[in-house]
Amino acid sequence: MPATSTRHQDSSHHDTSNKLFFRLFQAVNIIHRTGTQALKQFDISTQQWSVLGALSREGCEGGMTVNELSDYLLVSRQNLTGVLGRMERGGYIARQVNPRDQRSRHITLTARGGEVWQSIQPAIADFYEASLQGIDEGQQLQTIALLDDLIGNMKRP
Amino acid sequence: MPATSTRHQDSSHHDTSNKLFFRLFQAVNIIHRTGTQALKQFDISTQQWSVLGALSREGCEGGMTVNELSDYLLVSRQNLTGVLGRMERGGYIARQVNPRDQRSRHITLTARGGEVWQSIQPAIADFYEASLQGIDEGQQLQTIALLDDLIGNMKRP
DNA sequence: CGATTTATGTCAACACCTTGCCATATTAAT
DNA sequence: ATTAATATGGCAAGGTGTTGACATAAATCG
Repeated sequence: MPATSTRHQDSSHHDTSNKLFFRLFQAVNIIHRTGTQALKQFDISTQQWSVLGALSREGCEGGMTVNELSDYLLVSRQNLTGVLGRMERGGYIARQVNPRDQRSRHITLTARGGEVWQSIQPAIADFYEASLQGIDEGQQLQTIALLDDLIGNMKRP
Repeated sequence: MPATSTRHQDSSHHDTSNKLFFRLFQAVNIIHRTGTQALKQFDISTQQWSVLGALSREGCEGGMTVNELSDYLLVSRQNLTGVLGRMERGGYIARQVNPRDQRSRHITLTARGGEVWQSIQPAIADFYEASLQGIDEGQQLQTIALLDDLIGNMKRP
């Protein structure tokens, strides 16, 4: 029976965790930059791409509320107010008041929004291929599993 | 010999890549929020934490230039102008003009900055432990390897 | 039914991040 | 040595993210 405490990780494990979070930090900075460049010709940002993707999913034809988008994308409602405003101005989405509940708004993809989503797919595929070359699907699945666990841990109170 | 093209990934692999980037997107949003809360009592942000960490490394006692920080953190010089200005106002770092090159500034940790870095360590350890519970070190190392490759792919022109 | 509580979305203020542009300083070229 | 090219850091504008405060609408409670 080891005498080491189970309360705290040992220091080498702490270094690993530290490196993991730092790599996540670096990766997101460079993904944001590179992804925005890849989408620049379509006049949308990576965040707007994520909203288009959310609204283009099966079963979302009827639209989503701001709260649902907030839960799905893990950003605040207040942040979505700005993003959705810009996307509305760009003609990608529409905001419709729910007749059953005057508070909530249904966010739906416009025809133009759907067309843009389709037209960016080749650029997205090229982006994935370029950034993930040399990384096999198994590694990607393991990282997805880790991120799922990480997100689950952070979501609980 | 398979007849499939090697130019493009198959569609199931595309789904995996898509999920990977979306999980990264979600994870960073929630890490930013949760991490900022964990550091709120010390009046620093996750970004300022990353700058403190960079300047606290072995061999950085003499300080780093803005360009070196930019290369290390993978954010733009212009972004650092703002972050470093706030950290200077807070007394965490100092900007000193390099006498050998009047253009460049040496960014160094102040005594207060070093103390803050030490004092946040327990909160950081708790944060790591809470967010990574149930995730073993091997998984973390695999994710670090993937992120290293991803960053390498994106850094090349 | 009226009063309180909860839910939804927005506005405001601030930090962070990018790109484009610029002033200054150093280096390279002629 | 003067001119041109390059390097360094900062300023400005705009999108993205957070929290706090708020108006309105719906649900709950007395």
